[in-house]
Amino acid sequence: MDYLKLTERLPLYKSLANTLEQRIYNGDWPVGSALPTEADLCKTFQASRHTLRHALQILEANGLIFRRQGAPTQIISRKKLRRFTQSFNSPVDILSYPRDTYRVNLVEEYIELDQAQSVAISGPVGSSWYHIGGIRKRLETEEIIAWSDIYILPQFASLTTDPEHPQVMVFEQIEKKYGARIERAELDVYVLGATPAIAEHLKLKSGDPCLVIIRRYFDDQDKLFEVTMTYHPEGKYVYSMEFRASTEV
Amino acid sequence: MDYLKLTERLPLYKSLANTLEQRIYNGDWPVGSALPTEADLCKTFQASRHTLRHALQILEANGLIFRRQGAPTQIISRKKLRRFTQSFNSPVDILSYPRDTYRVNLVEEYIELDQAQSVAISGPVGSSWYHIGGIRKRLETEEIIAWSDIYILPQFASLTTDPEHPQVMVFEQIEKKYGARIERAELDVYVLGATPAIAEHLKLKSGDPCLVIIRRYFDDQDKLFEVTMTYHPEGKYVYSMEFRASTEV
DNA sequence: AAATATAACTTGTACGGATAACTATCAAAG
DNA sequence: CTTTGATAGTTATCCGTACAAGTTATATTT
Repeated sequence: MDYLKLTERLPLYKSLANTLEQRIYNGDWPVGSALPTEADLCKTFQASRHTLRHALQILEANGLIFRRQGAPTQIISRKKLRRFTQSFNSPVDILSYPRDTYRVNLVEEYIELDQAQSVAISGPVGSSWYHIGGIRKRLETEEIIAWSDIYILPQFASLTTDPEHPQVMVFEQIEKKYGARIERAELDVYVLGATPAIAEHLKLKSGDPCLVIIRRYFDDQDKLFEVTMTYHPEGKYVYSMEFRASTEV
Repeated sequence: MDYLKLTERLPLYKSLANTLEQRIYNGDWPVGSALPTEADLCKTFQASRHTLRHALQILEANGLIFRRQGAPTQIISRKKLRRFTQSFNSPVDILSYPRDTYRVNLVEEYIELDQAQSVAISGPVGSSWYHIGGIRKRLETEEIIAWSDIYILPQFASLTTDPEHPQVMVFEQIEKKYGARIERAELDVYVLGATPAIAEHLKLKSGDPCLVIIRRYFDDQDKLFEVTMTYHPEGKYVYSMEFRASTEV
């Protein structure tokens, strides 16, 4: 026996989530106030606790409510927050470079930040870092793409001895060897004239415009553990990204 | 009486998720193959189906498995994919500008893409767009920050008559008035010399380097509906972003 | 051989109940 | 006044069952 699929009706938990979302949006439960207890909501909407919690989980994922064991559920937003995500393995990365490039280290040294470096790196003046300076080339054509300065905490300095070091991103090595995971990353992009030293390596004239990208990596204690600055000659490089609106959970 | 919290032990569903994750990582179930059925896993791990499914949900959110009603669950990745997210309302936006700026439209016209525009916008040659050209100023200082070209589908042209138009991002207006939501966005950043026309508006010399940002907005049918190109004079603008590793569900 | 119906199997939805863990509140003790 | 302890209320975890809905392989029919 075939049943007609009348409305392609939503599952109860989704329908419930929509209803609750709408009620929150309407302001039936204002932001900052508490949602009724799960038991009350079950009675109100004639749903099992299990189904109700499934709906609440959706609201939580959408950033509408905040749940804490033992405490009433709080309304924290009237509107779904929209997240744009970039997955880590996508062809164009936030954090890394195209895979068909490699790095040649030309400078390795311990430094203490002076005033100017402090601003760029956003670490305190006088703090100690291990500095790796070098150029990045394209694998096949040997074309020079960029000059890069990498600053890492001194305790990570030993990783440059790793034979596969030039092929792998430094933050990946730090994550692998020391277990520090990136929790947050900052990215600044701007145009700057090349310094004489950098101009020489990039075969430019001093002052020629460069696309400068600064990346700052923070661990789960929000401690800055790596900063990279890269200088791309005009026209040699396009920094591309793609974002997707994240689908609901 | 206080009990010592010996192991701060994980809930079963989390512990189960970790175990399964590890097994997948080890290759016990290779990528492309099917996970055992839920019933089997329940027996193997002595857990209720409910708990097991909670664990599977975590694996799914982490991009390790793919589930389809009726069909066996597939292993699609050996490693957790890490997502970096930027929430839509964060102070530094992927998609929009600082709020303390406004736009002054200087050009409004219907155009058909020529070869060069086609490449930049990545729309087909000859396709019709509505073009809004203008400068962006800082609210307080009246400082000119950028030249911007906005290309939108012709059917959206009427929104420029909206009185609050200059203060609001165009894509927000499109979303609000026409219901088209951004599902995907592309971002390209590079350095380019200013064209004579743009140089004049930005009070530069022709050829002076600019930070150029192209944004392409796609709707849920992956149809391109807005493209913006902005030219920032050297040193006037830093494009900043912040990403966070998304917490597991 | 190809198309169709059937059946077996698997995941999705929904219900119910029980206990654990956590929070907030209030009363009693210091 | 501050601290401690007990208690009630709330959410989190975990178990069980049943049926619906989708997929796949098999059997049947054309």
